Amino acid sequence: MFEQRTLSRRERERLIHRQEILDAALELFAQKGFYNVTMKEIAERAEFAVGTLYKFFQSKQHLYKSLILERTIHFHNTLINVLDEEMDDPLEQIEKFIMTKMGLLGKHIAIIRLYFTEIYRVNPTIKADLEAELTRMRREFRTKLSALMERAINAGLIRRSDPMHMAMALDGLMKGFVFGYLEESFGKDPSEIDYEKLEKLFAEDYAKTVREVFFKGALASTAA
Amino acid sequence: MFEQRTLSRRERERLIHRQEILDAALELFAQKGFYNVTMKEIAERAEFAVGTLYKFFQSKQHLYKSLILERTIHFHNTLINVLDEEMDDPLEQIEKFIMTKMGLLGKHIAIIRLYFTEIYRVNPTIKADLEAELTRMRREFRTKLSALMERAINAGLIRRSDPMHMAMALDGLMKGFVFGYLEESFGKDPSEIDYEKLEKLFAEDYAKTVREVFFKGALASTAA
Amino acid sequence: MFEQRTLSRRERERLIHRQEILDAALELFAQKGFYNVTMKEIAERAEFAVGTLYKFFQSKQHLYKSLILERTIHFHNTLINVLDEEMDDPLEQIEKFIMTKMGLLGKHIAIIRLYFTEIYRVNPTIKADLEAELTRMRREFRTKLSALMERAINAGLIRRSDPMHMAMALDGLMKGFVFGYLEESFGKDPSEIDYEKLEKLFAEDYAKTVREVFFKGALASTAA
Amino acid sequence: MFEQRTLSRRERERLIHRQEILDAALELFAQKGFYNVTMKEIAERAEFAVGTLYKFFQSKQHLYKSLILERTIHFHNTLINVLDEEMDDPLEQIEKFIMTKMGLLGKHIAIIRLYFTEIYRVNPTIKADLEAELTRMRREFRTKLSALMERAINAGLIRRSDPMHMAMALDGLMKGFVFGYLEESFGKDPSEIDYEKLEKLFAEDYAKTVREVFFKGALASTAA
DNA sequence: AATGAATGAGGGTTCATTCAT
DNA sequence: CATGAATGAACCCTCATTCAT
Repeated sequence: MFEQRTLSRRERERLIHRQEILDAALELFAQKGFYNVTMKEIAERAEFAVGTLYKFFQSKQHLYKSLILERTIHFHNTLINVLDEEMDDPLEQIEKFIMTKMGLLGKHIAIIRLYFTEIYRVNPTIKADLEAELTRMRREFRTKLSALMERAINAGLIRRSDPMHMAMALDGLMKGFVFGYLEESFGKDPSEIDYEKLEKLFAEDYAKTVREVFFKGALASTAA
Repeated sequence: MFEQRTLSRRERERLIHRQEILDAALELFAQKGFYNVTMKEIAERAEFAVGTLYKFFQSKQHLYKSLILERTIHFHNTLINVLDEEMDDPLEQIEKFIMTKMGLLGKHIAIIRLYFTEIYRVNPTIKADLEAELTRMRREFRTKLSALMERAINAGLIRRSDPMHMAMALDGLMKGFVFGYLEESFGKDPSEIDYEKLEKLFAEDYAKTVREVFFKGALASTAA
Repeated sequence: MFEQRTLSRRERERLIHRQEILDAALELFAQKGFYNVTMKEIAERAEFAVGTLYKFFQSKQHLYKSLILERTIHFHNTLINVLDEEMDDPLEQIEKFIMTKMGLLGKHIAIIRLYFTEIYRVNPTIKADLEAELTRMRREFRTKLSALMERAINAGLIRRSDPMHMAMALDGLMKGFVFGYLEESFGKDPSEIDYEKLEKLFAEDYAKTVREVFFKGALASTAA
Repeated sequence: MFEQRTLSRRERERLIHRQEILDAALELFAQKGFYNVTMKEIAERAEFAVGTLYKFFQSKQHLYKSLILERTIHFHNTLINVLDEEMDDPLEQIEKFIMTKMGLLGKHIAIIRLYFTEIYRVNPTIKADLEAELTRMRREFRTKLSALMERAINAGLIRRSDPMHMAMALDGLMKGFVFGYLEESFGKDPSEIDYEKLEKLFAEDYAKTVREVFFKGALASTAA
């Protein structure tokens, strides 16, 4: 009966190995980009032979797809959980959303950079698959963030405005910090990046600015 | 200015051919990414032979570097011109800056996407070269936008705050719309994109939201 | 003969398993050729794991060698038995030989095709082994068929001629039908071949033509 | 006007190079089989770089297809020319056909062996293409040889019989000698084969036996 | 004996770059 | 300058074989 829940040793090991490969791939892809990483390199970092990679993933592109998808889903679910919470105060929920997302962004810069380095001319089936899934997630996200804005507007907490535009503005503001950071980091040696500091930067400094600008705007008069 | 006259026909033609190659390369790179475009393809679209490309650019990477750099410089100069103008009203200048940048973003999505699809493991010399130049421009830009913010703060037009943070917030807000758009466009066939509509979208709708949110913020109370 | 009794259950099972592997291999090799069949495929069809195949055969090439050899020996022995029979009428014996061989050919097209799709660059030892054995059999076969022809010639039943040439002609005539058939079947999906019909075709129609042409020739005058 | 007939130097060189590649490939394939020859080997023997091979042929399989097809067409056309001649004496024409085919067989053993070493699991489009062409040729050949037999039968020169069976018997008899030879040659080192002697063997000895057996049959009585 | 995950050498193919014309 | 055929290093992927369980 409960064997269904309990994976066999074999199966458990397989999953661990799969994760090890994905972890190695993420590090390398994020550092050097999809086309500058060889399967051999991934294998070496994951401490397997090339052939083993192909036991887990049909091709380099499938590996990439799995990587993007699995990490994105985690990211997505965390945010959707916040948006799905039933909180009485929409502003508080928006704040929580900001804090959560900024925390994630600072922690997962690697996968975000990867996410924006699409592989065109990818096997069409893979691309379609990946896109379908991502589109579904983006739509859900947009809808729910927009709904939260609408709740805030209807509660008179946020200015009358198109809730979707507000959602885009808030999300764009946060994304903007990520790309500002990525731009800055182009020149840096990836091994020199202080990930702890980075996380803190996003979770504290950047998050604070996002909240202030988003809520209060920049004008002095509005602060009055 | 007047150097144009001193160019011989030969030299003028050379420059035109160079531009044709860069234009062809930009279209292809933006559509398919650096690694999915071959020198042969670029040559064909530019209506030259492969060998000819190498008369103008040492390597594919040098071509890419020139492309990024020249387009970025144009982009950069346009914005710097706005920031360098001596206007009496800082808010008006910020507004002009927003309108100008949003106009540029909508018009040059291709090169922006390319700019963020870096080529790592690029020949180190090239990378260093490119980075040095880009860093110089970014620094200049940040400094000048920050200075504008400071002028606005000192004039009591914008809330007391770190001018650099304000600069990052404004710029991030605009960048955020670009990446929101890019994310949306992943699934689309590049040939189906309506560039006129896109330009208008950025110059009008998105620009409006940027201005509203940046200046007034989202809170209902602040609008009072 | 009686060794069969002395085999332990273990040993008997081993032999059965070995046969199952060889059967699976023959089907696959005949269908797709040596280089298009993987050990994994053979293992799956034989319902064993890959590792098990290596308990029975040192390598893929050894497996192939065993397959060719064992099947060829069966084929060979059947024909030799006919040639070794002590029959009074050489013509009758030739007829029996034709019928037997045509029956075998129609029944074992698969192994024949395989036999002609040699693996060159095979491990030299294997090749030498296989060749030595095959050469021995071919020599025995040729000698005995030739002897039969000689008996027929000496009995005045067959035209004075080189017995070896007559042997080659008869055997060639039969082989010719096989390759005529193989040529025809290239375009066909192997799963669509009607093996029963094929067997009948060889045993009846083709065999009849072989007998007529071999014995009587084509000329009208000779039939008179 | 006549430029159409006159190939440019470039084009002429291209054709020569193409032929050199096909020649190198034939030698190697015939010696070692499709799967035991690497593109690198072919390139080396043809004195080109691997990349160059791909300028002429899309893939190894396309190269193989071109090889088979072009050589087969030559072979085919030579025979069809004989069958299409308008000769008064059908028997004379059959004799000429035998001599021509035996001459070709002895001269082109390599391509024949290759022709029977099909590549299954070949790209389906290639296979279909190749098969369609081969089937068309086989059909034409069979029809024309059969028609010749019919003419001979109607002229009372050959026994009343199914012309198609007679055609198959004659062709099979000749093919049989080829496979008899191939079987014999398995064990030999390909470099040791005396091609001149081989050609003579087919054109003289074997051809003589074919004619005798096919026309007169083996029976002593028929020779009377 | 049986299993099947792991190995890694080897082959097909691509494409940036060169160079003779 | 312009051309494009030729080059060959490098990469993705396959699959025969091994070995710990």
